[in-house]
Amino acid sequence: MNAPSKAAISPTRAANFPEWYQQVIKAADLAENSDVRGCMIIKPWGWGIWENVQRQLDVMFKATGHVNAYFPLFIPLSFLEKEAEHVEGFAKECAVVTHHRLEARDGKLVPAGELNEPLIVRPTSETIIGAAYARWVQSYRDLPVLINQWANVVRWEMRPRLFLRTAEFLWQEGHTAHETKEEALAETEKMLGVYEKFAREHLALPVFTGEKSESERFPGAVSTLCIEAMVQDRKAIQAGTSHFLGQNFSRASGIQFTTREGGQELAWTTSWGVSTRLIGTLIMAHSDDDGLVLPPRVAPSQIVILPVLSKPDSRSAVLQAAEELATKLRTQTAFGEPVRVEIDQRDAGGGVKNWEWIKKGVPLRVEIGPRDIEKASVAVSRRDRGPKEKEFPVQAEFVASVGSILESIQSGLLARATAFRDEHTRTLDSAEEFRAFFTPQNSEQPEIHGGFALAHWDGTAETEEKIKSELKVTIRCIPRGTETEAGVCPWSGCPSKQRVVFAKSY
RNA sequence: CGGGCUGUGGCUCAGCUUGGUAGAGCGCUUGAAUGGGGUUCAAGAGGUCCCGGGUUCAAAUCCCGGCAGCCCGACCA
Repeated sequence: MNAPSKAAISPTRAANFPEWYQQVIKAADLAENSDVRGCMIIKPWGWGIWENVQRQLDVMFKATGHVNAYFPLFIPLSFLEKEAEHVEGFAKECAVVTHHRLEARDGKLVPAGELNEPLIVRPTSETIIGAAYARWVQSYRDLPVLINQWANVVRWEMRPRLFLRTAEFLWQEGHTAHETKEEALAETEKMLGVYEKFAREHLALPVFTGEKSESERFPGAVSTLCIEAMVQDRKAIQAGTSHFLGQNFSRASGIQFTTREGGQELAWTTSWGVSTRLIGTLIMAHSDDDGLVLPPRVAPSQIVILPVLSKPDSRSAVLQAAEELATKLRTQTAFGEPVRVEIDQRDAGGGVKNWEWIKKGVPLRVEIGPRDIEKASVAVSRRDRGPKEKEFPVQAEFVASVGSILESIQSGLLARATAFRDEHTRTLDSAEEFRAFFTPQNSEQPEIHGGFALAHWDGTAETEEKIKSELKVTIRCIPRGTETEAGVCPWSGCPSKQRVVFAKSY
């Protein structure tokens, strides 16, 4: 059957974006829902992406002077109470451990051995890390403390979605303590820069950076910086945050040090994190109606070799040629790392296997069969082009150029995502334009609409709330620095210091 | 925590209105064919019809009570 127009994923993005997202994950075999509501099983292909994210980010953290450590999963309930705003932000979604033993009763296991003080499963670790820092930091000579941890956290979400919002998720959380406010602020900026660079260069995601408004700020932070990406339904997604915590958590945890002058002062702290949500962002930003599209830099395998095993008599020669090709490709580098190659030797139909790899988003598919061996060529398909498009380079030339091909796919994805974002980012000056931009044409079955709006805002929570309740549009970030342009808030008529980024969000 | 819907082989679901031998597609196993592509044919395995109670000669089907899940709201650094 040739049905070139048939998409591998049903429904398509245009037909039903949320359902398309779920089907892409399923078709690419990234993850699935588990027996525990809200908790996901990350399958090998999905985990492979996370391993690359982890490894590559970890290098960047080390390069900026950070070291890794590990803090406990459980936090005494009383710790959470120490920072008032923090309590308000997290109490509603905490999992609580109240017992430490099970006893058999009437054939069922029931909790026994109640704890003196309940423990919460960490929703974030500021409080327990703060308590440790309070012991570790005595003098200005002990500062700065620059520690990161890779961990899981639990936030009991009411409406989970694979990778985007799950009850348990994986992340990294950096926690630093500094002698001065300026130094802590600089740290917050520096790590935001790391996230921006990682998103752009590794995930091929162009992001807006800026500061959160008060209503979107991390509970307990003085200020929250963020990176915001646009995905293909034109919604915004917060992909990473970096918080300046001032002395709030130092005060709560008692992180106090002797200054150079001999006085006592509270340390200035920061925290910053990205999570498995990055994978959800990646999926929604780059994938198409044939399934996942992976930036080569984070693809678990960058190349899959598909031996054409159609004729029994050529089978062993083809397999051997595939092995030799893989070995040659592995001597090549892309992005400064050895190229990652796997061979799919499964005894299944060639077409079936080919489509599986399209759906898994592997950047390059290389077929090698009897005819290729004769001609010393290979058949190469790129995931950023049509599923039927093939090129037939001479094998040696392909091997020599594979690094630059992968790099061009990577930069192509970034260019495409950037063009998409720019196309759907508007500068708006009136409430009418704003409403039109964010209101779907068909209210019965809302189509993909809107995007990012750069508009003036009077800086008040009231205006922000008004827009949110009317249009479900929120301020994603307040860009800093560069060409700020004063104007008038279209909602209140009050003066505005600068334009901010509005969007519907995940 | 409110409103709606659904629980039937591994998966997606039909059957329920009007009670009478447990079904389909996909997947799986085996065999054959096919072979630069999203396969075809044949045979086979696999089910406490969510749980408990009731009505009945007889319940997947009707009634009552649980439990679980999904969707829409509310909530969501």
